[in-house]
Amino acid sequence: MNAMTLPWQIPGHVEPIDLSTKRHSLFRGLTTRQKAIALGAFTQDVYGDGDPIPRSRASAPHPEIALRGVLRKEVAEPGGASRLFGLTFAGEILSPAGPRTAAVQYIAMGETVLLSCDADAFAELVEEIPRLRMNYLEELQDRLCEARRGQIMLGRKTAMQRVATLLLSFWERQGRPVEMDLRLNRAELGQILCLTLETVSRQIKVLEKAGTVALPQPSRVIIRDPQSLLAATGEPVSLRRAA
Amino acid sequence: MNAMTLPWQIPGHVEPIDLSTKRHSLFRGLTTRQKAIALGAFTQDVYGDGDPIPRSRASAPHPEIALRGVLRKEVAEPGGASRLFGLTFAGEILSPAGPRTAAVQYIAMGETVLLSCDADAFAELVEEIPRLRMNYLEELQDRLCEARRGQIMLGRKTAMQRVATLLLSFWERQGRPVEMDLRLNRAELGQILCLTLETVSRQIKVLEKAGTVALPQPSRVIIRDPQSLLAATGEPVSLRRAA
DNA sequence: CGAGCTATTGAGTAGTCTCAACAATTGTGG
DNA sequence: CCACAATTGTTGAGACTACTCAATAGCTCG
Repeated sequence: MNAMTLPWQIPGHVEPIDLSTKRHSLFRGLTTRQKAIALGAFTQDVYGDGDPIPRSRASAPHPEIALRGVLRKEVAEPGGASRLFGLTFAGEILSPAGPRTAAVQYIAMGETVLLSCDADAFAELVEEIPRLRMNYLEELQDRLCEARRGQIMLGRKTAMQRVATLLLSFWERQGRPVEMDLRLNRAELGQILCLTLETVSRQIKVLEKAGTVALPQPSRVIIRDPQSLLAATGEPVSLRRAA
Repeated sequence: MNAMTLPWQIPGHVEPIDLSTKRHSLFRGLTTRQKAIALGAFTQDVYGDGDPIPRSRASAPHPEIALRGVLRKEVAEPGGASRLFGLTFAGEILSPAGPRTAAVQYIAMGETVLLSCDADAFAELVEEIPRLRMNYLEELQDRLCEARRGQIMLGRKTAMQRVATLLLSFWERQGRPVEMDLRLNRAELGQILCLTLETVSRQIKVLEKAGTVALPQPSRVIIRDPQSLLAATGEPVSLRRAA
């Protein structure tokens, strides 16, 4: 459905995975030795475009981290259809699978690498490294906060504010690239934002006409004026310096 | 701000706490002995109307369960004001406190009893009873699902559907009382639903005129036709039999 | 009783959706 | 290479929903 015409990452150019892994917030505060032990329990899996991520529903929650690529976060609708409700970018942790979250499914977009640890191994791991459990629980809290922010966004924001918030969020989470590939069409953006595709199109065009963003192609965005985009989100906080 | 004119529970009439505690889903699957050990680590605290629940932000997440009464779930707004975004009823677990969720605060409405366990004691407890950790993690997942449902509700539902969903949710979570006290005025309902108080008022009146609910007083609701209310929520699922 | 709060109701408005037409882009086959 | 179909994006007009502003009703408390 979403065959990429422009690859997200240039084939052959592979990020140094170890570096990004060791720096993941799940492993913060751990000694080098603890990190080595922890990473030993994790495995890397590669998925192709459109592959659903298999998730064990019976066992206890366990961490899964997107190392490279992008994942579609979809929820099963009552009608049987699935609805996109977010993306997971590289470096982000997946929401825990389990009996209660069975309706949520992750699907790889392009080549995607996942770092994961099965539930039993993780249980043993946290016995040895309590800090790891605390970090994991905090990651779960982050997911909760994220969901809550999303709630406020959909409930209280106008169409323009929602679109600006999404663009800024994608841009920040991808490391503020000069040119950003949305990887989604207007209808899919609309699903995430709970707007029609026409409204999404109109709002993006308004931002383009204002000079806030440039659109080399419909789904490729250059953030020309981050401050102005931030203002359009309706949030009073200031933009942090790039890390 | 919300002094109650009608008490939520008749003073003097106290629910048998042990029963409700032992049946809480956090303790499901535990042997009687394990339950006894677990409950030994928990303490009960009583709060009065308007009391904020003190929550340690530094330590790891730990369980807190509302045993009796109702809690306001509020989030600090950028402007300094706090916004109501939900209620926690008896039998429900509080979202974990922590550095990331510091903005969320719980405030007792009327006399409220909380069952809680400090982080260190809980860490020891789960060493002994692994099942307890799994249950706790699943409870956190439930909070996540709840937040996600809320997201869909605010994004995709009409004013009528939101009001119907809230009324049904409150009714179910309170054990389907014949007459239900909302404990909130129209403005507060509007905060939760991201609607104006006028819109909330209009939708409730529509439900009253349709005979779906009766309103002995503005904030006291009798669900006359649950099926009809369910239909008004816009959700296709059928009403489960009362437990 | 009147003050103060909450709820209801009405009228007009702004913002988003629906429906529709059309443009731009991509892919396919000759 | 072009013609054509299919998909995706843009733009416009009218309808509808919820908001804003305003007036009034109902209740509680001193």
